Parts: sequence; structure tokens; C-alpha cells
Amino acid sequence: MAASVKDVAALARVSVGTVSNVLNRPDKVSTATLERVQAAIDELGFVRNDAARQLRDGRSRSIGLVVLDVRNPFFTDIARGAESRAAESKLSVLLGNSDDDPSREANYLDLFEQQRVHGVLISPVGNPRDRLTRLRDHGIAAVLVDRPSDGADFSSVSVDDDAGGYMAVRHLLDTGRRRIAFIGGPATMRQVSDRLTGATRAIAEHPGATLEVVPTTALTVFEGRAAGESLRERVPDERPDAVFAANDLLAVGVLQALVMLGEVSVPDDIAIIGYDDIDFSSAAVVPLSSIRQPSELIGLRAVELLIAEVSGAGVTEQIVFQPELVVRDSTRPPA
Amino acid sequence: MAASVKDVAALARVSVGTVSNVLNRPDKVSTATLERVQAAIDELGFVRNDAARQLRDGRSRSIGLVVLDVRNPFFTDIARGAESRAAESKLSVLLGNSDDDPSREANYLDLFEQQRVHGVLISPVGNPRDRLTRLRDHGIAAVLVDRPSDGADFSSVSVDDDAGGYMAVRHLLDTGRRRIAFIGGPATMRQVSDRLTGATRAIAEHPGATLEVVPTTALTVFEGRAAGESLRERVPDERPDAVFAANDLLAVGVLQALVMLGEVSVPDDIAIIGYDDIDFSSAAVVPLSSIRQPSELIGLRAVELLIAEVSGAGVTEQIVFQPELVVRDSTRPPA
DNA sequence: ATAGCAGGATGAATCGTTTCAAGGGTAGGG
DNA sequence: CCCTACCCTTGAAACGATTCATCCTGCTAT
Repeated sequence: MAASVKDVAALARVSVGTVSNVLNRPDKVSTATLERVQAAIDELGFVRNDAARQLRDGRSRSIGLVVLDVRNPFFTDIARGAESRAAESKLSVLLGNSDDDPSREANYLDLFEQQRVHGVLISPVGNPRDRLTRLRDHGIAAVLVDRPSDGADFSSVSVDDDAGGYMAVRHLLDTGRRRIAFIGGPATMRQVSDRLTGATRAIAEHPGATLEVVPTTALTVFEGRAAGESLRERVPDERPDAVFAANDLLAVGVLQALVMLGEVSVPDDIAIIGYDDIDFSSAAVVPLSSIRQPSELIGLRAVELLIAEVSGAGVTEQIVFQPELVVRDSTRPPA
Repeated sequence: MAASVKDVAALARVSVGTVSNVLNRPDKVSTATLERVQAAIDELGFVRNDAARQLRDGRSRSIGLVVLDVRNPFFTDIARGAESRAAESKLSVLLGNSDDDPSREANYLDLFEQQRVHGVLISPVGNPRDRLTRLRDHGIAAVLVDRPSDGADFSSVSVDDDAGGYMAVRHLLDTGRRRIAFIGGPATMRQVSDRLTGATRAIAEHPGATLEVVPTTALTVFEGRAAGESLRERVPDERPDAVFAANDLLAVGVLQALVMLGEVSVPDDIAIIGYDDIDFSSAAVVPLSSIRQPSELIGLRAVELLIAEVSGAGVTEQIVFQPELVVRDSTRPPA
């Protein structure tokens, strides 16, 4: 159905090798031939077959990216950053959504391996170390995203979540809050546990301050709302005076539960701070304070590390960004 | 580096044909052989090479999806719907982001054609009719998403934007508003112009009501904020008493501009209604009224139409969903 | 006049999988 | 004891692009 190099070669009365040269090394071809072949290509509407090219050189020009949650703008921003950097190197990005499910993650890694992908960027669910090692043995490099590499054996681009957690709670303490609730989970997620560790460290520095953990099963608006409702149902004295949510989606949910039913005032009764500083945070019912991460930059750097590892002789590198506190109304000190 | 069927065949002391049978038609292989081959596969860590398979059967098992804006949750929801339906048929989805730019759109279509993709789902920027016809001539089916097919020559899944626009403005009129501003653009986007047409129709039914158009250059929070600021700068008498924003991102931006500087009250001074009903609408500063579209369902149906067209003899079908009005605080009638 | 050279063009071999016509072996029926 | 049928297995061909050793042609330098 579609034309191949052979058809082009036949029409232009040259060999297939010459057609290939026109495509890949036009300077090696005489002007007359080049024009003739070009004309044939146009006439037949010839389009290269990527599968054949890939088969030939053993590797595709796509990068696989597995994220925890496509609905979280933090990850789509990473994807954008990755995609634009990849495009510069004539690579494209395949986006896979693990939804925090190890089996979905495994499916994507299988798929990417079958595609003989150029490399893999992954924001891992559990500990895919063995799986990634196997990928590497098969010649496919991987870079960890939003998670440092345990043993420095893989490149990684991450943000210091411990520092971020510390920053968030320190800010709450600095603005006079004392009974703080950390909302987030599952605790198995590195992002969650690191942020909690940082939070705990800040609390420890401040005698008299307490930290309560309200677990959730996922980092979604829906789960946040449920957690917020559980706080709202308490008698006022037993409520915390500040909430640190493990990400902005949760924070938005908590806000909905507390404010939209009008009983609890944010920030007067309860201050809220989230994490990620997604676009919507500033537009929330009460504009949300948050911890900002350089999301597009993370994607960009991840692709660069990947390219470096693929071309250079397997050098690995760890990049750790520092997060940044963004203060808005939701943590305004009580009057 | 990676093992091939040949290696497996050699280790299992069978022919490559048998290995292929084990992979694709295990029932045609005797138990003893099957076990031996399986053992060899495991031992070598053999992984099929997708490029070779694709080359063989001329078409990949991926579906290309080109959307206007990955940052708009409406489109990521479509992608989710498409992906889950595709997975059921062992297909995967490649997500491309045109960012409303015809040349980016063209790049993705080129890429997908080179990949000999199973089919293409596209939310088009301009009028890619010729391009899609060419794709079809090359054996690649396409389904239009969020846009009906002009001549019914392609399958499409869309939502009645005219009805949605009518609904939105009708609701504003019903709640007592009269001087309505439509915020949106560029006017070349079908979604925008159809919604405006519906809005105009509603206005026409109501003597005394006026519709002002405030153009934007994109459907983003940022553009919405700019438009909102232009309204805020007017003397109060010249402001509209209601805003219909062409999508929720714009509406959120308008809200930010009007409310977060505290001068204009929503909905008392100005009512706002958006479009898409993205998750964040209910969590906005003032919970946003909106026009809901069944986004995941759109993606799901689009994949089904694509599969039908690929397997059946090129039947095409047009699906048009009706939108739904969702009322929240932002259009509460003034006291 | 001849050897040497360079610029172009050639076409067979290759990548890994699938398919399919053909072959081998066994069992059962005649 | 042979023939048919059936079940497995075989191996070569095909998919389309790229590469590379080889070849051709015309020209220059000696």
C-alpha cells in the first residue's frame, strides 16, 4: 500500500542504496540524481518506515516516560519539559501512566523494552531496581525521576523532599501554628515519607509543637476531601491549627471539605500548605501556600542525563534540586 | 546484546519457526517442546523485538493521539479514556501535544505516519482534512476528537458545542443577567466559535440582553487573567454582569483577576460560567458553574470507532454527545 | 600512455520476527 | 504391510531501510 525505497528507486531509475543516500547523506549524491530521486519521493508520497530503521539500528528514537499520575499537573509539566528537550535531539516521548500501581508500571516497562526504546525515565512506584538493572543489561538506560537513586548506580533527577517538608512545617511554626496535621499517603511513597521526615524534623526543633499524621490511600483531590471531612467532624478543640498536605491535589480537597461547607475558616481556624505549586493552587478557594518544585526543569534535565548516559560510556549523575516556599493566603497568620 | 529468536531456538534445539509458534500459538506445540522453549526464553531473558514484528505486519500496535493542550485536564481525561480502552485491545496510546500550533500538529502526524501507527485520534488545530486523507490513502485511519467531521468522511466523536454555548448563556439569562461577556479565542478554534454561536442564539431569544466578545489568544489561565484584568479596569457601570468563558482555564483566570484583588464580587457583581467542568472548577476561589463534557467517554468511544474502522471495511460514524449544565456558586443569582 | 584517484552509484547482506508450504514421524485402518 | 491422516516441526522467504565493499567513469599527473 505505502511506497518503499524500492519503489522510489525503480521510479527514479537508481539503486536503493542511492535513495538511502539521498535520505541520509544528500551531499554524497550528484545534483541531477538528487533531484530525480526527490521527484520520485514526492510523486509516490513516500514516507520512511520507522520500524525498518529501528530494526536496522537496534534501538528506537523514543524515550519512555512512566509517571505516577497523569492527572497531577506536576507530572504533565515534567512530561512537557522532557518532550521539548527530547525534540531537540530528534527524540520523542512515550508517556505511560502507572497510576501508582506496580503492575501497570511493569506493563509499561515491558512495553518499552519490546520497543527497544532509546531509554526510560521513570518515577517509580516501588523499588524497580532489579527491573531497571535488567533493562540496562539489555542495553536500555534508565533515569530516575523525582526520586534519588538508592545506590547511585542510576542517574536521577530529584528534589529534596526532606528539605521541602521541613520548609513547609517550619513556615507553619513561624507563623504561630502549633498543632499540625500531616495529610498524606500511602506511606510507602518516597515523596510522602521524605516530606513527613522533614516535617518531623522541624517539629522536633520546636518544643510544644505536635505533629499528627492523617493517612490517605492516594494523593488525589478526592482523598483530600475525605481527610478534610474527618477533620471537620471533630469538635473544634481537637482540630489541628494547621495542615501540611503531601501535595496540592490533597490540599485542594482538604480546602473543599473545610471551607466550602462554611464552618471552618482558612487560614483563621486552620492554615493549609500544599506541595508542588501546581497552577491551580493560586486560584483555589483560598489561594494555597505551597512548596514549589522546578517541574519542567526536572523533565529537561532527566532527558539530558539519559542522552549523556546513552552516548557517553554509561556515566551516571545525581541531580537534586532544592524546593522553594511560596506563601499565599492559606497560611496567613491569624489576626 | 539482547537475545533473539535465533538464540532461543539454538538453545532449545528447535527451529525459529517453533519458537515463534510458542510465542503466538502455544496450542500448536507439543508440551515437551513448549517447556524446553520456555526454559530457553527465561534463561536468556528473551524479549520480543517490536520493530521486527511491526515491520512484518506493516502496522504498529500503537494509536497516535494529538491533543490541543496537555495542560488542560479535559484532554488528559480524554487520553485516559482512550488509553484504557486501547489497552483492552492490546494497543497503546502515543500522546502528542500540538499546543494549538499547526506545525507541531504536522510534526506529530509525520511521526505517526513514519511509525505506521495503527490509527490516529486527533483534536485538530486547523483543517487537516487533506493531511488526514493522505494518511488514509496510506492505510492509516483517523478519528476526529472534539470536532465533528465536515463532510462525514471521517469518524468523529464530539460534543455539541453550540448547544453547550446556548445552555451556558441561557442559564445566565435565566438567573437574571443581561449584559454578558463572552471571553475566548482564537476565533478560529471550532470549539470557541461554536460555543459563541450557541451563546449568540440564546441572546437573540432575549430582547434587551447584550453579548460582548472579549477575545483571547489562547485558552489558558494566563489569558483568562489578562481578560479579567481588562474587565476590572473598567468603571463598574461598563462592566458586564456575567461572563461566559470558553473554557474553565480561562474562567479560573478571570476569577483570579476579579476576585483575588478583592474589588469585584463573584457572583454578586459578575457571574461566571466556564466550560469543560474540570476537577478544579469545584475547588476554585468561587466554585465555578460549568458545562460538563463526558471527557473519558469521548476518548473511549474514539478508540472504538477507530478499531471499528480498521477492522471493518472502513465504516465511519459520527458520535455527538450532549453537554450538561453544572450549577455552582459562581452563577448564584444576586440577592 | 598509463597509473592513480576521486566522486558517484551499486546491490547484496543484515537486522528479528512471522508465515507458510513442505517434510517427518506415528498411529490406526484396511 | 501399506496408505492415509494427523500432529509437529522445519527452514526459507518476506517485510523495508541502511551499510559497505565494490565497481565504474572520467580526469589528472607523470
